Order: sequence, then C-alpha cells, then structure tokens
Amino acid sequence: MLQRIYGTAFWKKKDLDEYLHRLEEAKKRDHRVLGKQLDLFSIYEEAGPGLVFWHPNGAIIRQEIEKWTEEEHRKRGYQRIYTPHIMKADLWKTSGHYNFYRENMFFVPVVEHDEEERLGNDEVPLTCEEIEKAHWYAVKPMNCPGHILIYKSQVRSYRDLPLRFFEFGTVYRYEKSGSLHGLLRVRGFTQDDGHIFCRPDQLKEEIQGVLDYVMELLSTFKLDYVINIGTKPEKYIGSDEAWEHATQALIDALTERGFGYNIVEGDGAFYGPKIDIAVLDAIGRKWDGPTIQVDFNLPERFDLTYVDRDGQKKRPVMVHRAIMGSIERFIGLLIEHYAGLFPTWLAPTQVVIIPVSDKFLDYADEVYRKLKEAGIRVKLDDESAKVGYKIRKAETMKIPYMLIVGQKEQESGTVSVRSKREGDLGAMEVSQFLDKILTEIKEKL
RNA sequence: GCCGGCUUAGCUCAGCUGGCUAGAGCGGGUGACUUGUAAUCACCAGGUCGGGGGUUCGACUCCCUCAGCCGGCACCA
Repeated sequence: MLQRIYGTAFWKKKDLDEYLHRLEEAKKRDHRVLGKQLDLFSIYEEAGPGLVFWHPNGAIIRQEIEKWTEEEHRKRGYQRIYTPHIMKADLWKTSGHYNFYRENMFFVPVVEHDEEERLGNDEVPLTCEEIEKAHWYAVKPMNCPGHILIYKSQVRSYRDLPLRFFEFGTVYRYEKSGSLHGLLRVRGFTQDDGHIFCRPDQLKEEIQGVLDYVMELLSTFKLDYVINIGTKPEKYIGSDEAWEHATQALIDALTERGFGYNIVEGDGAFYGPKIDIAVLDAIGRKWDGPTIQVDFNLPERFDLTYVDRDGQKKRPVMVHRAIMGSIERFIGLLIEHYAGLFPTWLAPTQVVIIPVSDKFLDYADEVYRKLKEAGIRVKLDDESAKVGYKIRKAETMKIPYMLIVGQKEQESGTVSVRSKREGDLGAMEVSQFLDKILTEIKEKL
C-alpha cells in the first residue's frame, strides 16, 4: 500500500511565519469571501458552476469600469460593435475553433420536434434520433469570428486601415471543473475584446497603442504586473518571415516604450506571437489579463483582404487584444487588490448618512437629497438603532464615507464626516464635503 | 480532468465510537428602547442534515454513486 504525504518546507522559522501571515492576509482579501460580505456577486450550484450573477452592488462596480473602458476605447479610435452569442457550428469550423477548441465549447442543437409529444415531458431533452437530425449552433468561446464577419462585410481599402473594432464580448468556455476559482476562473465571462486589422507596416505602432492603453489601465488601478512575450511554438502556421516580423514588432514596441519583459519560448499561440501581461493577486499569484496577440491564421482562413495603393488585394494582419482581459477576473483581482475598500468612484455606496436618533431624520433627509442631487451614491440609514451599530454596519460594508448628523449638526447646518480611510474628519458644511468627494470621484482617487 | 479533503438554517459553524422532538451566533421578522463614532434588550420564524441508492431494528453519523465547493496539479482570460 502506498501513502502519499504532502508538505511544504521552509529554511527558516521566519519564512514559515511570513508564509502563514500572507495566507491569513489573503484570506481577509479573498474576493469570494468579500463578494458575499459586500453583496457583489454569487454563483449557484443549480445554475451551473463558473456562471456569475452580479448583484446590484457588483453591477455598479462593473458599470463604472465599463463606462471608463468604453470612453478610453472611443478616445483611442475604436468603433464599438455588438455580435451574437451563438453562431452556426460551421462558422467555427471555418475559424478552426471547432477543431482545436471543441472540448471547451458549449453547443446548442436546433431540433424540429413534435410539440405534442414534448408537452409535459421534461425527462429526456433529446432522443438519439433528434440529436442525429439536429443542426448545431455553438455558443461563442471567442469574439474574433464575429469581428471578422463585420470586416468582410465590405471591400476594405488600405486607407481604411487600421480598423479597430471593440466589443464587450461575453463568451462561454467549458473550463475543466478543477480549474474554476471564484471570479478569477469562470465559464462565462465578458472580455473587453478588440480586434485591429492593419497593414504589416502598421503593426508596431498599433501594438504600442494597445500597450499604452494597458499601462493606463494598470496605473489607474495601481496594479502590479509582469510582461511576457510568447514566441513561436512547435506547431505553428504562417511563414517564418511573418513570425520574425511580428515577434520583432512586439519586442520593438516594448523596448521603445522602455518596458522590461520575459521571453517565454514557444508560448505563442499556433497562429502568432503574443504579449501577455500577468496581474498579481493578493498572495502574489499571477493571472493573465491584458493580452496582445498577432494572428496570421484567421485572416487566411476567412480570406481577409484589403485593396492596396497599387490596386492589388493584400492580406491584413490581425491583432487580438484585451485590455482587462475578462471583466469578471479583473473585478476579482480588484476586490483582492483593494481588500474590498474600493476607491470612491467605484464604491457601490459612496456615502451613508447616520442620524443619531429618529429625531434628526428630517435633517438627515435634507442632506440625503443634496447628495443625491449631486449624483452621489448615498444611503440614509433610518433604522432605529444606536449610532455605534450603524457605524459598524457601514464599516463592515466598507463604505468610504459616513455622515453623522444629530443636534449639533442640525443646528449648525453641517455634517460630521467619518472617512473609512482617514478616520474622523470632524464637522463640515455639506457643500464643503461635496467638493471633497466630487473631486475624489473625478480624479479616481 | 486528476489527487486529497469537505457539503448540517439565508451566512459562519457545533452535533462524542450509528440510538429520544438536530443546536448556537449572525442575519431576518415583531415589540420595547430614541440612542454621539465598530454590535441595546426580549420574543418569534427558518433545516426532509447536497441529490440518489445501499447496509442496519434504527443513518446527520457507515458504504457506493452523482453534483458542488476547497487546496494542489494540469490547462487557460
């Protein structure tokens, strides 16, 4: 009989202590725990593993991030598009996903059946016969084919390039059960997905544009990261010259911007080299998010062309890129990164007003209206409970600001400000507080 | 998917080697209290113990199986 024993060893007691401390810290920041505590999202056994339900609080965070992302894309010359969630299986044969990615895909059979027979029978979804006769759709695991169809919808001139399409593309992938992890690894997620169609000579500049955007994201959220370049794998398509050109474009783009990077030999996709940027979580684990991938394969498979200056049809280069990667994963990382205490612009509830007793409800309501009118996400805690209890509730929910109002404040027309970050800030005029918080929101502090 | 562990109330968890009507705290409801910077008190309602099957006089407890979760591996945004 064999008995397997697992263990983790440390050279010094201090290393072990640090490790244990880090685990404890990570537990406090765990996005799955905070997600429940802050009422952000949930996942249900009965709905399916890896499928996320965004609660009102989580939805606010997501919407704020999407708003920001959408605006950044617009500024950077992207055109927003929408594509369907299911498409015919044949399309995925053309794209090659059916062949290479089938085991990760969800399929939808379309069946003609006798409605009478089906009524009241939910035991067997499909008979073997029906499966044989069904024609199949696939739920999209990626957004590229949809973007490509739009590219192909008209003849493109070299003057049209680069063409940059952007979509919040929700995709579904049947990830192995053991790899699922809260929001960080799910089966249904939304990519901030974009595809750039350009001429080969535009490649480096386009990559730099994406890189600049990624850096804007990482600095806005103050995230730590590592940059990796994945080069030509053993199995690949496309000419060696094309690989050489594209890989060099990635390297040059990074070097000219002064970024360090690791080369991961053979880690490129079979269709082209890529830059992956891994974001670090609370315990230092790396999660790929931002990605820039050059693709020689799909333009070929879908026979994409543009008419060049000389009147000849030429093949465009395609760049797949995601800035956050997946919104689910990105928010998961943010929850851990901020330990649930979101910057004010993202906080689901930005301010809670706490009247000392019911006697001050009228004044509290007056303050509430003023903030509401200024566009602040504000709540009035009108429960007949002690101040200490209400403060505790707000602290637990990690609300950035509490405004305590009682006799003093009502008489002087002020509010007592308690900041989650800065502690007790004392009494101020409502307008003074508004200036402070509105600046904070605008500056994304 | 693989290896190991786990699954009891909305949440976090008790429940000894199988044996009376399965417990607590938080949360929820009701009432009282009218409160000054991290938990006021009392009462009440919530569970076919993850699903299915088996062993047994008897299963939350033992076995099988399915599902889900957790940790790790492998794979990926």
